[in-house]
Amino acid sequence: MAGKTPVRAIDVARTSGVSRATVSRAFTEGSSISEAKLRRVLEAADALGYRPNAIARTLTSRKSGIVGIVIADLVNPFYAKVLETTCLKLQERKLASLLLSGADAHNLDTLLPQLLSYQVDGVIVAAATLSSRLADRCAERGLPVVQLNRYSELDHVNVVCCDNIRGGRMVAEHLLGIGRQRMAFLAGIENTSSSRDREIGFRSGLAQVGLDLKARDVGNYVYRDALDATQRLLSRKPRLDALFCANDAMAIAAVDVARSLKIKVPEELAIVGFDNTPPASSQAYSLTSVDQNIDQMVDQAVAMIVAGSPPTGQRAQKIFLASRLEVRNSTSGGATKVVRG
Amino acid sequence: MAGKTPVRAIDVARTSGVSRATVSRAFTEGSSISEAKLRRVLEAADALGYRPNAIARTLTSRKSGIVGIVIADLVNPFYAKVLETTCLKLQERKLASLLLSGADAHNLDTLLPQLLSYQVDGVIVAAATLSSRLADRCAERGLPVVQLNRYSELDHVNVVCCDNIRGGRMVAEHLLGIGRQRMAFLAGIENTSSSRDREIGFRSGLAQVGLDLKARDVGNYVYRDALDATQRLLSRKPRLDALFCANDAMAIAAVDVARSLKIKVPEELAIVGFDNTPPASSQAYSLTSVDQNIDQMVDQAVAMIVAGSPPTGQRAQKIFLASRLEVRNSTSGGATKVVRG
DNA sequence: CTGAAAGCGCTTACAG
DNA sequence: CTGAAAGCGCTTACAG
Repeated sequence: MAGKTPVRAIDVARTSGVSRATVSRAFTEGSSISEAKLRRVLEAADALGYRPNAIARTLTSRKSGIVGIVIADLVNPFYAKVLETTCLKLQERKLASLLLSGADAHNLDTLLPQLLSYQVDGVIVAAATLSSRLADRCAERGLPVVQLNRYSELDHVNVVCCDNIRGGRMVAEHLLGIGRQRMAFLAGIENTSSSRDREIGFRSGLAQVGLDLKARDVGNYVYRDALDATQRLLSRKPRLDALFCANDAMAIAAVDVARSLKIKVPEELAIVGFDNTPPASSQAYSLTSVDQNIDQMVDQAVAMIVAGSPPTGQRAQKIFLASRLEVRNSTSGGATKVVRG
Repeated sequence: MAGKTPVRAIDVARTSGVSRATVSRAFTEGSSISEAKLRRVLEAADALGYRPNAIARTLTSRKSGIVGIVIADLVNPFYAKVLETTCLKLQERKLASLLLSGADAHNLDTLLPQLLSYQVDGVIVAAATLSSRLADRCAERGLPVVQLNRYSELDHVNVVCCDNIRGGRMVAEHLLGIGRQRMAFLAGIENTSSSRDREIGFRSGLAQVGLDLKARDVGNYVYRDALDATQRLLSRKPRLDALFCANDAMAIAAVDVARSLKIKVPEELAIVGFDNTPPASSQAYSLTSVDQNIDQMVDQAVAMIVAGSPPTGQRAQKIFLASRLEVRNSTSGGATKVVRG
């Protein structure tokens, strides 16, 4: 219960015989303070176990050092990795991560204001899509916002995104290269820019050689829905010979369905996923998949947050990163090779 | 850049013709305020777009509404799920989650104080182990701490843990039940209570029928190390007929190695994992695994945080939860069945 | 470089 | 139920 009265700046000031202002300076990077006093203050602080109260500091300095992270689905290993990387890179810069999970368009309206009430210095939104009203609210406050892995038209929303169109086209070219002709696309959640652009790129790749998609279905980015969708796709006659799924979870479902139908992968059906998550590299699936380079994505996002909100009237940055096709057994019988795009 | 001056309580007070104190009361659950004023304040607040500044509130009320979550490894789907569940359950109670990722014993000493400087109301530590010095620091402040999925002897650290000994014993009984005799254990990280207790339970289950472990090795809870360890274990003569791995990632490695050695699973080698993560239920692995009931674990942990630190001199709670064996094809050729323990 | 003073935006006894 | 006042622990112009 208790809770001893914590040590405050004034205590350190008294012990080291300086003013509170000087104690504050000792804990502020790059503020003017003499070597001697700095040392004295730090010693006293250490002896007393003093750490500046970040909350009080926030109130006066108007910088919380907290970045809000909004993430839709942590069960997807891609987003788990994104979160871990983001959190780590923020920690490196001594920034803290306030997490909002399970965010969909619906509840974000009530959840985000709570996040903002903690005076976050910026918001990184992965997977969920910010409404324009919410984005405006952030812009009004001069709060930098970056949308990760979802494109947004909104003027003051920064975007870091994989070039999904190019990624889709790369997949088409790879499948054409191994002689496939009758191809289908398994969409993620309709109306997400990621699924849409992957499809656009895929189709355009096929169009280059005069081919069209033979079929398409929707798996909502999740295993269960993809199971049903693949079942439908694979029962078509004549048989498909390649299937591009908008993420790995769905591609894994596709492999499972193919196996249960005794369709040989890759001989009779080539399967490609997206995100190159750990399950894709597992021996039992060995899935060809498009890799997004999470590290680079997050680096950009963090840099945008640190850079702050763009000056009024100026448009936020939209960055598209190249992806890489990791070729595995689900499209090629043999050894692993990599195609850069 | 800009950032309009945000609306403060005083603005709402003026607009609605009341004092700042009354505005504050309007936003404080269960404080005495008349219906009429409540309505008037809320209307004005809505019109002006006012939200109380949680940082300022923290400074005066000494409750931040923030819970610190320390997690070692988000790439492990078990912990990703733990984090998501925790965050969601905290949100339900209007509590925020401040995340510390990639925490090991080493860097926790520097990272946790940063977390504490944000005046968190409690700390949930998953997977990493708190040093006794750190735990004391929290106790001094009257800060409730709960250690998830790792046992801790420390007096003022709450614990929510799966009954790993019982879990290990359950696995032994299951394997004995399907006629296995030559069994090995693949440990996680040595010196973690989880790996140690799973092994103790497993051994004690075998001991009940006079059997002993034929071999053991260490996989550090990760796929790569488990690959090598399993390779060693499976090259032994006479052959093992069952392998219990302290988590799923290692069990999956074991399946991969067995397959590459053309050892039939489960006919020649039964394999059991722990945590019942999504990959375990995938068709290609169909792994028998011990399920920990994350929901229940997190419920308990959150309840402990909300209850606050135990009165001085009193020992914190240590809760052990029952687990459940999910039987799949890696130990039984046929259909899925469940054993409660 | 250093200190005294004001102030960040709220809540909380204290009176009434 | 309501308001005036003090104060939470810090930082930041302002002088010196």
